[in-house]
Order: sequence, then C-alpha cells, then structure tokens
Amino acid sequence: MLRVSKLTDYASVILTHIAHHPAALHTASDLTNATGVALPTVSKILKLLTKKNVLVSHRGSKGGYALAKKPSETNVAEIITAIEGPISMTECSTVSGLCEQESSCEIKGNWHLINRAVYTAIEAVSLADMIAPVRRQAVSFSVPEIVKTSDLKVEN
Amino acid sequence: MLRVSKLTDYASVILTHIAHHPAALHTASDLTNATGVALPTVSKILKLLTKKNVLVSHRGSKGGYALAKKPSETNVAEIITAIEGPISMTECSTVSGLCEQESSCEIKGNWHLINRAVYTAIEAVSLADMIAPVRRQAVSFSVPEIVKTSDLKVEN
DNA sequence: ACTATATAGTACTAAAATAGTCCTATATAC
DNA sequence: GTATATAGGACTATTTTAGTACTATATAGT
Repeated sequence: MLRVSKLTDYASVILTHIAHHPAALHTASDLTNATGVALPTVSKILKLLTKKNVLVSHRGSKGGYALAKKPSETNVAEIITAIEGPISMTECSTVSGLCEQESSCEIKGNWHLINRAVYTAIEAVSLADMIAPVRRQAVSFSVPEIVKTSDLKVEN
Repeated sequence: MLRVSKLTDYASVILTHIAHHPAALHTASDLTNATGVALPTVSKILKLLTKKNVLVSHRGSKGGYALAKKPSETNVAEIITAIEGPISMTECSTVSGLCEQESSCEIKGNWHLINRAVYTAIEAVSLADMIAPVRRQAVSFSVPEIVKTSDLKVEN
C-alpha cells in the first residue's frame, strides 16, 4: 500500500493548523487541543520537524513552535523526509549491501528512476497547496525517461 | 520512508526474470533457483500476481507460470497493487471512517490529489521499462493542479 | 536569583503490520 | 493411477511503527 505513516499524516494535520495561524507561536499542548492528536505524539512530531528545519522552536516560558519558512516554501517531500527519513521505494536504493541479490540485481537502476519520478511529484506540492481549496488543472514537469511519452495518459 | 514492501521488491525481481524468458513456463522452484528468494515466498508472490492477472498459471505436471500480457503492457502500479493492495498515501484516502479527525480534515482532498500524482508516475512505468538499460530524458505528463508550474524543477 | 513554563534528547514499551511457513485440496501430463 | 505443480487458507515469527516516560536545558517574568 505505498503509503505514508500515521505520524506523517498527523504531521500534515499539525502543519496545516499552524499554517492557518502563521503569526502565533504554538505550544505542543495548544496543538493537541486543536488537532486531537495525543500530546506525547504531537511533541515527538514537533521535535522531528524542528530538527529538519520545517519548524523553528522557542524554548522557555511563552515559547512554542512556528513555521521556519513560508507555506509556499515548504514541500511535502520535506515533511515526509523529516518524519520517516529518506524517501525510497526499495531498500537497496538508499543503502548498499542489505540485499543478497544486489550484485545480480539488474533492476536497481530503474527502481532508482521510479523513486525520482515519485519524489519529483511530491516535491512539487507545497504546504500552501495543502491548505488551498482543491482544484485541478494540467501542468507539466520532467521525469526520468523510463516514463515514456507513449505510456502517458492525461486524466484531467 | 515512502517505500514498497520486500515482497513487492521480490516480485519485481521474479517478474524481471520471467520477462527475460517469455517463451517458457516457469515453476515456483525454477524461480527460486533463478532468484534466490525462498520457495514459500516465491509461491506466495506468484499466487498474488496470478490472482490480479499479471501472470497466468498452468496447473499439473509441466505446469508453471507465464506473463499474462506483454512486458510493455504490465505497469509498476499493477504490480504494487497486486502485492500490497490499493495504493494510497493516507488511510482515509481509501477507506472512510477510520480517521477520528475525518470530518474536520481539510487536507484530505489534497492528499488524494498527491496520490494521483504518485500513481500517475508509477503507472507510466512498464515491466518492459524495468528490464531496459537505464537511460533518461525529459518528457511531460499531466498531474493535478496542486502541483504548480512555478514549483517545478527540471532535473535532467 | 528563583520559579514556572516550555522545548530537547533519549530510552523504552506496546501494538500493528509484514514476512515467511506449512498444510490440504485440486488440476494436468504421461 | 501417479507424479508434479498450482490454489487457497491458516498460522507464526519478525520487524516496524506508534506511543510513552523521563531527564536535561532554555527563557520570561517577578
């Protein structure tokens, strides 16, 4: 089921809330109240996002979290990477030596290109897009050549 | 880590092998020898792929498995779906009622569009592409409008 | 300086998903 | 009829993920 983890889903909910109130500093307990996600879990997510510069933190009394960048400058790939680590479709795409078949694995190179296609797709979606009303319209972008023009379908 | 499961990875190795020898019928034990993946696991994968019409099976003596379609007509999205079920980035994109925040979840719609973008990317990659040498070249295809032209980068 | 408040970091536990195995039934070739 | 091979389902073990707890550190306000 090619999917993101629950934590990443929660992260998107939390970030969406913060993006709607960009002027304020948000404490972990504020965000618990606003989103319904348990406090320790919110706390964990906020720490991960801060470490990867999606959020900035202010310690101490009157402290809290705020967006590090404008919503349009934070993309979904960053958010997923912050919570789940490097994005890749198969293990051997990120780390060598974990796969017994590695030396004879002829498809590794093409999996890597698929990864790039997927990454390109989610990198192009910003937090600002996430809080915008749903609309759609065709645009174009570049993907690796294994995605051939002849195979493509326009769905919109 | 936005990734496919190990079983899907094995499936790609198995299918690649079959695609290289399209004339023959391949038994589960032949494929174990060819790929190094354990027999019960190979067997499980072959059954899943057959059920979803990626492979066709012939029972009995001299039986085995073969591709149901030409390599160019089987895409990666089909393979992943056969092994892991419907592709979606968040739980609530496929099934309603599993998410407590569902009614107040304003981002559901946009996650759904991200799913489409990812699906479009992997649907465009065929099994024939997987066994081809790695090359690259820019092409274009259509994705939902949340992917804005201004955010796009050409990496090739 | 002291105290209340809030984040930082790390280690641990519990729950869920995934991977892998095994057994019985059924179909086919010779 | 028998050997060979897939079909289907149930089960177990492992790994990953989610969630919790605890201690340290920083800041605001008095």
